[in-house]
Amino acid sequence: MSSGTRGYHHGDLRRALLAAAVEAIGESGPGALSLRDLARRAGVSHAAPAHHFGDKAGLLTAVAAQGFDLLADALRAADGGLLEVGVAYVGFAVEHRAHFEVMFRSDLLRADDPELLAAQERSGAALHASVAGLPADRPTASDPQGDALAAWSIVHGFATLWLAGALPDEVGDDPRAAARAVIHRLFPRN
Amino acid sequence: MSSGTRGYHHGDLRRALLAAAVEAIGESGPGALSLRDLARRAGVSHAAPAHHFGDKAGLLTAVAAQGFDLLADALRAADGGLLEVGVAYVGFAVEHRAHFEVMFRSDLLRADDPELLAAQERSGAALHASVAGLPADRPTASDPQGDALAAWSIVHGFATLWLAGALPDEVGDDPRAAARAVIHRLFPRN
DNA sequence: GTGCTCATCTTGTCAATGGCAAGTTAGAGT
DNA sequence: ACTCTAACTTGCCATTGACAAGATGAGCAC
Repeated sequence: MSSGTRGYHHGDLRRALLAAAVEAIGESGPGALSLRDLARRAGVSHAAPAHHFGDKAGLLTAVAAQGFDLLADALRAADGGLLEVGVAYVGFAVEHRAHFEVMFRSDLLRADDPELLAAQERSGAALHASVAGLPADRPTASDPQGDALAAWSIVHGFATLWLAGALPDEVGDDPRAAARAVIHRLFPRN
Repeated sequence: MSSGTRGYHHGDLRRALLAAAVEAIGESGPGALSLRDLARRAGVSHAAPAHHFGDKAGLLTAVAAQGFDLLADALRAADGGLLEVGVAYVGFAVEHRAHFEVMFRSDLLRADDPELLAAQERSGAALHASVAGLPADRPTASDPQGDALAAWSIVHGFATLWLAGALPDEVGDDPRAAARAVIHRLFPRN
């Protein structure tokens, strides 16, 4: 079976279920996700997902790990300094909403999953690398970890509030532009 | 029935269910909340909660509204400038984790609920009042809305990451102190 | 090519849940 | 006393997550 879907063995069910999960989460959020609905979307029996992911937490953990990998890629691709990395963080959250909404829901995840931990470290490394690229004469140069924490907090908070629909209309409809203005307040000289 | 709990009419069931809901959310998160479990905790039948709150979204909306009221109180009580208001925001999130975890989960709430909207506005007003108290000679004085957005983003992000357990150990175990350091980076002169 | 083995997927089942419909109780007003 | 109505109960159904046991077929040794 090259890439078809017929037969007793699906051949690529794990990937198909992951894609279906991302789609379903995008429609109704992670809480409303149903393993049986995923099975229906993929055209398999209701117990097939459990074989590949164990249980619901296992599936969401796989989605989160994929999300952290995608985030690490997005942050690295935006290597134009901390400001642009921060903008990319917000852009990722908006464009990959389904992934992002799962990635920080520790109550739904298996926090000790090796793949998840590895992907989280890749993302963290991308963030810290951009902090290391800040000019050496900035006021807070003696505490790069503090810079990283502040930068992460402000972009994560902005992204979360944007996705929650909590921000007023005056912020506009361009999340990247609005995020750039906010981050610029934290690092005025970059 | 002055304040007892016996009898066919509970007398204070709505309040009891809200308290039970906050307790249950604190134990297992909002997603795992079960109306039937709440009914058991309160010693009533499984359909009693639906009478007072309609459905699960109605109950969580009531919890969120109560949370925004508590948050507005906490922000007003900390009237020592924007820095302390921000610290109070983080303190509220940590100390009232159950409420906070529901307040921004728009997928679980009835966003058009009048009580919820009123409570949200009370919180927003408290935040904006503290921005208005910033010194008039600061660099960004011409854009107080931008200041408010940046401040909200950074404290909300820090609180969310703290609750998610996403922050590294080096941040320490005192959320208020760590939050103060982070906020100070955004408003260095306050 | 025959038979073994095991990952993959299915069928069947159970307890728990959310939500709805219909019935019961008690308190408040007249 | 009578009625009205909010407060709560009982009963029910479809859906879900999880588990157990069975069926299938692809790869591999020989």
